[in-house]
Amino acid sequence: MKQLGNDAPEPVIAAPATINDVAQLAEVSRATASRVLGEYGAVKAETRATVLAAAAELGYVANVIARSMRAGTTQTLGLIIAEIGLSVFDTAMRVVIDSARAHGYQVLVANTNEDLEAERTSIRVMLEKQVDGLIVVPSSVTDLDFLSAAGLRGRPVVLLDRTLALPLSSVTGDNRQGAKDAVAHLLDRGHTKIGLVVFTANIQGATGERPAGLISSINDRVEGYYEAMAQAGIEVAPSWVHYAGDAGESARAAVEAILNSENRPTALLASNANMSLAVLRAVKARGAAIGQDVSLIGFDDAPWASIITPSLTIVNIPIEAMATAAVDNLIGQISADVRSKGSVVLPMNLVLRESVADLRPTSTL
Amino acid sequence: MKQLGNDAPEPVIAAPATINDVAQLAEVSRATASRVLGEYGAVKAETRATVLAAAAELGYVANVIARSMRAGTTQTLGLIIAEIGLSVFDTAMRVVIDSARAHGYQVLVANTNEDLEAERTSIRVMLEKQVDGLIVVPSSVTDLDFLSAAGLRGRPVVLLDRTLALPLSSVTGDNRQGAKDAVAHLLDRGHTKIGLVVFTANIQGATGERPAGLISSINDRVEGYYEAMAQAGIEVAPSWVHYAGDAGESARAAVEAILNSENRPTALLASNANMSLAVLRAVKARGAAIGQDVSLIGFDDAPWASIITPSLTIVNIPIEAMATAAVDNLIGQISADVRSKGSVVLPMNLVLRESVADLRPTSTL
DNA sequence: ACCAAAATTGAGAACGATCTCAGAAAAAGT
DNA sequence: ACTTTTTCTGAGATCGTTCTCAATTTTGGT
Repeated sequence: MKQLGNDAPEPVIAAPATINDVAQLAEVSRATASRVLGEYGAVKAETRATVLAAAAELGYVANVIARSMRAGTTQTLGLIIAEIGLSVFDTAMRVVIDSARAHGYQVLVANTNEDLEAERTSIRVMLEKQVDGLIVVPSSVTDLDFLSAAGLRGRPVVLLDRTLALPLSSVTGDNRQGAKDAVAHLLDRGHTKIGLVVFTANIQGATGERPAGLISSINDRVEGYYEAMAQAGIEVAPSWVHYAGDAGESARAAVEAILNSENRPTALLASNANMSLAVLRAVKARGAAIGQDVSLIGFDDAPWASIITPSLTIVNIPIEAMATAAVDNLIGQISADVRSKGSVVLPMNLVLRESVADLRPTSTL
Repeated sequence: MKQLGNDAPEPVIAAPATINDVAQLAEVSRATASRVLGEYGAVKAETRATVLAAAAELGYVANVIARSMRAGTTQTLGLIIAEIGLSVFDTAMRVVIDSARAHGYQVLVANTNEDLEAERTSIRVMLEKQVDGLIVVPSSVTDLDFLSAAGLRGRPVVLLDRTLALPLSSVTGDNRQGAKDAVAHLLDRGHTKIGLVVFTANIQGATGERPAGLISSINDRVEGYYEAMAQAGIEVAPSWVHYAGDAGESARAAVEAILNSENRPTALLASNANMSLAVLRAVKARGAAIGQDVSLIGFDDAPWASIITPSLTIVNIPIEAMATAAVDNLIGQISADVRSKGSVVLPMNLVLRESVADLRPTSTL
């Protein structure tokens, strides 16, 4: 298109133009070019035009890395997610990324798959990459060294969805209340034998007794369940509560175990979206029907929760608000330079749908 | 805990230690410290130990930004996703992030929400941030300037899921074949009146005639549908095909329009997971049943597709393999410095489940 | 004990921007 | 025309690394 005849084999990709190249072409000093390109200071209109033209001609793209080194800020946030693919975290990612962008930040994302070692190295790498702040969904409640003040080297952090025993900002949902509301609803509908299936990484499958080391969100849900049952004066049978270490076979086994127990619950509370899916799968596999043979309440309003039949009654996690708050808090810490460490706990609300059977004797209304 | 009595109000956070500080404390030159910390060159064991001790004492964390400036490489990949929250892309993100990490790269993620302007600026910012390469799910088929050779300034790029009319590497699924297989299956089951509901951003709702500017994946699916119908000798009624610009109201209206048309299709092909969800929602809303009143085949094996009742027959997008291939291709381009531009098209396979009714006359078997 | 070879170290220049400070040019005041 | 401002510009330091190159020390051979 440009030149016929001597068809050269694609022009060799020239080294990207630097501000020096622009300055040279515009016949001004580097400082002046920087003023124009960085839009600060005073530059004669004429000079500005020349520089801009030179930049355009060279296709100049600023090297933000170099700028960052001088400025000491990278306009980059680190986001450490425990499990990409889990509805609630996917939404969190979307909101964090979009919200950060609105504030002029980009987001470096890491996925730990609930693995502590992955989390450790991801945090280290992000610190090395000089992120201005970190949003972390911590995957473990132990080994907090790398999230301690020393480990963080003073960089602002906000924990999302899960808290730790550390003086760090955090934004979580009121998991305990959410679980209590769910149990209360089941009780209200006449259920008394209520099971609990918990999905939890890093923990060996345990039955009945509550294992130590649960991440805070799950731990609070479990506590809420027990608390609500206790308040209702119902003794929880050990066979009603099962823990699964993965969303596949282990989860299936846990659900099966509950459904096969002699004193079988009429309703189940699933600890997260993956566990809801596992229950759905197991129930479908044995040819039973949710809402009839067994009622179910899950956590997390995944996109499919409302369209399945029967639609799933869930405890909604206000993850969009949580993620937004996390970004706001983080950027507050960054810009105000104030350690505005605060813990925000947002309420969860029960969304009633069709997966809970009404066991009350027919009303005499 | 550390010191009772004079409880100082948290030690002031010292400026992070640089390699100079380490060198100074270890009483060696910056160069030697760098050799130890960077693990290259020859350093006396004794000196090494001293430096290491100094680094540990100061809690030294390398400034990778500075290293990047010198090295000209950031070990960072850019990932530009058209829509976080859509199952297929969430999986792509997970795989890209995990796979990049395995190769020693971090990933900067941007979400365009199918918006061209967002894509444009995201790419610019990532280029400025000196990513070593980009994986892009392009949101538009027009305005390719910023993905042209000039716009990219020679940085390697791999297009994922969708191609463009540009000489860039790409990894896609065989959408046309997938659509054809889906239609073929429906035909095989005795359906002849087959509808198509298309979810597509950036396009005004159009009926019947195929709008220009569809992204390649969707375009290929539409073409595959028409092609399969034509091969079967079936003329597609204009009222069978609808386009929706959003997953909410517009999608509902499109599905309604098809279901209310006089020559109502007995089966629907939904262009992506969001559209499947929209069909499910609309059908549920009108009290009809999938697999009975209307059959459905979707694209993308979202986590819920197999657990709903009836489970959804889908065209599986091999997104994990695609994302892996994209990362491999990109890193190949980066490290080999060879423009190994290649287009990979992976096959899609139909996963038969329960959402397609068998309309064939009872077999005489 | 002496010299060559090998091992170890440090000084200083990059990388690409920004920013301070002082000097030059232009504008304004007398 | 000659100061006095004001506006504009450039030289050079700086950010934290890495890396080249030369200088120095150590080792080894005789």
